[in-house]
Amino acid sequence: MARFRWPRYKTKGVARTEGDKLWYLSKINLFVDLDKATLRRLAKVVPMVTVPRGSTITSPSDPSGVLYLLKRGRVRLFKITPDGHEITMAVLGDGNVFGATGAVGLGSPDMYAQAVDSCLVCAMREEDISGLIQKYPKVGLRLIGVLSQRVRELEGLVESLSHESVKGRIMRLLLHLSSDFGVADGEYTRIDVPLTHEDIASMIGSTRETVTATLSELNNVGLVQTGRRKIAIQRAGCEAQLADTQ
DNA sequence: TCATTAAATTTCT
DNA sequence: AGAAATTTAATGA
Repeated sequence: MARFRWPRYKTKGVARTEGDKLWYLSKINLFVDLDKATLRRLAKVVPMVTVPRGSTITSPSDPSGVLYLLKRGRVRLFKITPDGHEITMAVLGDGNVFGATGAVGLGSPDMYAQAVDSCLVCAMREEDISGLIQKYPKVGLRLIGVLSQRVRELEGLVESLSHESVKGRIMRLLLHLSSDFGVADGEYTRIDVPLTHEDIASMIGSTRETVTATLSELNNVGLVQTGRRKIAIQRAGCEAQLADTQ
């Protein structure tokens, strides 16, 4: 898939006007406490681009120290193991942040970030963020909020991976994804992220075939509905199932 | 229970 | 048609 280069896009994909950019910046959760004038100043120095679906936003070869702010879209964070296997660490949605492995930010330098769909992304240098935090402590608190959430998710994942069956891990993953990206649809919640069985396997430490088999098993008992790159989950049912098979 | 291997089949572009 | 995604089946740890 085409490699996306930051921040070389000049003409294509940039926010159309400064006004647009201002509006988008104000919608970034991190910045909701900032006043208009500060936002305007930020808009001048913060590049913002639309990233085409499937392209890589950062890879380990990129210089670290850049914090990316995801305004709109889905981003998948993953690592590649020595034997060439991808491990998906997280799928992020609107308002989340990634990159930067120093004082702020979460994750390690050997991480890849790939746009799952067309994304709108801002990039800020780490030193700019820390400057901003010193001046506006509320920005720091927002950032802590975002990062804390991520830590909680990862803790849950570790726990799940270490003692649950594949079926349990899949249900837990789907519950988690549906609370982030779910769209209510009758008694089911559609997960609004195009995921292959391979993707799911890489998130729960299993294999494509096992995921296929488990999903169709869950499909048969009505706990999920599956289609090509489409999954809907019956949340209540899965929660109940996870609760009593402990 | 689940990874692995192999192969067939379906669905997308 | 060709590629990608999904499914099925057999085997062994």
